[in-house]
Amino acid sequence: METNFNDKQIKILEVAEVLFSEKGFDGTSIRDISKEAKINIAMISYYFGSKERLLEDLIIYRTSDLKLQLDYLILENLEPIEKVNKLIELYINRVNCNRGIYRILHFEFTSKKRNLNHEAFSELKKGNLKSLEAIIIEGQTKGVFKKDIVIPLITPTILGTFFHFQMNKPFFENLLNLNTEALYNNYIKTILTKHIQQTIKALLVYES
Amino acid sequence: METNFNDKQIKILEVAEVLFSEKGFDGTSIRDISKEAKINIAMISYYFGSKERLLEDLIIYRTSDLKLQLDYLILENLEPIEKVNKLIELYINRVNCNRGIYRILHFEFTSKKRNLNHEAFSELKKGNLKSLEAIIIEGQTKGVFKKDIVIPLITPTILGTFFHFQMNKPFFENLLNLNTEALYNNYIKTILTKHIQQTIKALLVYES
DNA sequence: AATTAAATTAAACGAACGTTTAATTTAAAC
DNA sequence: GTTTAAATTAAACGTTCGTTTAATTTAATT
Repeated sequence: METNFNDKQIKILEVAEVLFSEKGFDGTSIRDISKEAKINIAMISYYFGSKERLLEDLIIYRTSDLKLQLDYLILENLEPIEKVNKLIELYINRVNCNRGIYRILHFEFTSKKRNLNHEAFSELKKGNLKSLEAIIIEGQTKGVFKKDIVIPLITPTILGTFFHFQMNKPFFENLLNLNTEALYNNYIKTILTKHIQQTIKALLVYES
Repeated sequence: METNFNDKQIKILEVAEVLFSEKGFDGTSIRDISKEAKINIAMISYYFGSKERLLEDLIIYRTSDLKLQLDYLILENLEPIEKVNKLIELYINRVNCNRGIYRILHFEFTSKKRNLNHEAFSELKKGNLKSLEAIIIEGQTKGVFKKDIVIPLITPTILGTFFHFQMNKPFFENLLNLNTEALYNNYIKTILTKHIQQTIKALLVYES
């Protein structure tokens, strides 16, 4: 799979990322993209073949650099709980910095209309889960984490909390008086991240 | 706001619910809807005026019966933690039984293309948050819940976990061998719900 | 039975869609 | 400088979109 795009192609990809994420795949026309990118409509078919393949290329373009920083984390000399905290921070930061593409993945991968290559993305998720599992089991072996934990449900709690917050952005902006983008981002970086860390820690160590 | 629809209108609404939720608003044509509902295309404009208003009516139709069972819960004579557990069960059940409409809300309310009436839905969410707050504060007053909890972030954790699981249905079906719809639903009802209850309880009572 | 209103239909509307064509410009190779 | 390939363009393609029209059928009212 080729990932070397020229300037024009990158421009198209970046505009598509913004528009797809804002208005959805079906809600964005290639005329919208070409106008915003100041590139002739025909260039999109010329470079990518079709709108659907543009989306596929976009996903590859944005997830190929997302190579696992997780594996480094596992090998670090840290307490299990510290590793989990770092993992959460890493997750939130990754997803928050690449909102556009994650929003698209979130929406378009779920649509029954799209028949994208689910396999590749599924493998990515499985790999991430394996890394998380390694950290949890290490903590259990060391006796700091309790035993009866459903590991595959931890990621939904971490990412789900973030996504749900993100999806209801206008609501929370209003509720929490996060009037500026900076305030909003800061809230994610500090309070939301801490909330998730606190939640997961409690789940992992609290004996009922 | 009128909520009395005749049989034909209800048929249209129910078909629209399924299709919007499966293929998105922009991904569904009114021809799709009319064909599936076996009703002439013109009837949709005739009854609802436009496709956009059909969506608005659909949301009203499905959320008007969603009147707060929460308020009953608050008044019940239960321990705070039991109330929280029941609230989670109620939330998951509600959202799980009305997947279609919640999926639509989730997707279309977030789209910058839609300019739906956010205000009404925002008020609904604020009301729900107030109910949750009442329960948490009661628990804190009774000394069973700890003090430093960011209450507005509890709902994202509850619903976010569920939604993220739901959004990645094919992945988890495969991972957890939930081959049939019954097995999948049962997993939500038992293990996923318990995971969320366990998580929130730990968050509320665990002192670090 | 005649009148009136509501429900339903097939057909057509103009606009927007993704894509292709064929001509032209730009750049590279020789 | 000529040739050749790549990049770029405006225009047109055929389809599908949401919506409207105008005619017809059904049902209710008098």
